[in-house]
Amino acid sequence: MADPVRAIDALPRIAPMLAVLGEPPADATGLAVEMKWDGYRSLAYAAGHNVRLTSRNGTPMIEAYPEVRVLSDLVAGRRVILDGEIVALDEHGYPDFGLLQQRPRTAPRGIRRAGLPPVAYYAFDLLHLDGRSLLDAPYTERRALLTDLALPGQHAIQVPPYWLDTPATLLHVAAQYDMEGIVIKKASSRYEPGRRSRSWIKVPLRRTQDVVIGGYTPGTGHRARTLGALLVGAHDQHGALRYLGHVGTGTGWTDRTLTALTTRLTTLATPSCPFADEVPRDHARDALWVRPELVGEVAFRGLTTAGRLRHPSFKGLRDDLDPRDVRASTPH
DNA sequence: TTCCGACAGTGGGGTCGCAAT
DNA sequence: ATTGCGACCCCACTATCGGAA
Repeated sequence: MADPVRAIDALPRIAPMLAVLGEPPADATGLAVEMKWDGYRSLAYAAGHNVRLTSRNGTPMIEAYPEVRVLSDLVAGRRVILDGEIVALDEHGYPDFGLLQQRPRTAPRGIRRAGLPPVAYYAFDLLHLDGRSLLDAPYTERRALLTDLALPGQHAIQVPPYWLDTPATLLHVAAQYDMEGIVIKKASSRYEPGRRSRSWIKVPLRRTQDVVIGGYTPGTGHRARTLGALLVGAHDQHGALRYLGHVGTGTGWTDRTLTALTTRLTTLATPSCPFADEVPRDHARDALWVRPELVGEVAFRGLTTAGRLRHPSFKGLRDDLDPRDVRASTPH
C-alpha cells in the first residue's frame, strides 16, 4: 500500500458500454435479460481501501454517494471494476428516480446527508478482476465471476439477477411492477467500452396519453421559423385543464410537420393562458397561448414529482378527438 | 450500393452553483 | 436578494456523413 501509485490508480479507465433502443428479437435463443434500472449509470473501481465511482462521462461521483464506499470491505483486497447503476429505493424497495434526484450530485461536505434518501449500487457486470481484463470474456462468464465475488450482504451493494429466458416474460413482469423496462444482452457477447452496441438492446416501457395543446414556444436555430415545444395539458376530474409540461420532440417531428403545425397554431392564437393552474414562470415567459382546440398524443415515461411528463415525445395530432374529452390518466 | 454508427443539433424534467442584474 | 445561465444527471428525436458490410 506504500506504492507511489495507489492500486486503484493502476486500474484501467473504462467507458461504459451502451445499449441500442429496440424491440425484443423474434429469435430469443442465446439471450440474457435483465431489468432496466432507473438511476445513474456508474462504473465502480475498488482496490485496497479505495473506491472510485464515475459517471458515463467519467465525472467522479463517490463524494455524492458515499454509501458505495463499503464496496472496498466487500471485495476484501481484490481489485475489481464493476458496471452498474446507482438507484434510490422507496420504502417498498422499488427504484425511484425522483428520490435519486433529491440527492445532490456534488457533496463537498458530508453535513447535509441527514434526511436524504439512501441509495444503493446495483452491479450488473464485472469488467476487471485482480489484474485480468474481462472485456473479452463472454457475458455469461463475466456474470459468473461477478456472482463468485459474493458481494451481497450489504444493502448498499446489490447484484440483481439476470435470466436466460424469453424477453417477453420479463417485459411482462416489468410492466406489472411499473419498472423502466428491460435490457436484452447477447449471452456470448464481449464488453465493448464506450460503444453503443447491438449486443445490448434496451426496451423501455412507455405510456401514451392524449393531451390538449394550450400554447407553444418559438424555436431556435433551424427551428427559428417554426416552434420549439408545445405546452400541453389534460382535464382533471373537475373539468379544469391542468398543465402537464412541454413536448419538443417526437416521431414525425420534421420540418414539414412543424411548419404545418405552426400554421394551425397561429390561427388559434389567444392572449390568455388556457390552463387552469399556474404555469411555472420559466415555462410561461416566452409562451404563445392558443385556444385549447387541438388534441395530440404523447408518449412519456411516467410523471415527475412535480406532476409533469417525464421524457415526453409527440406522436402526432388526434383530429378525431374532442379536446373536452381529454382527461388525465389516473396516476398510480 | 446500401446500411450502420457516430455526431451534431433540436427539444424535454430536474438539480446545483456561479455571475450578472 | 433575485435572476439567468451553464453544466451536470436522466432522456427522445431528426439530419447528416463517412466507412463498414
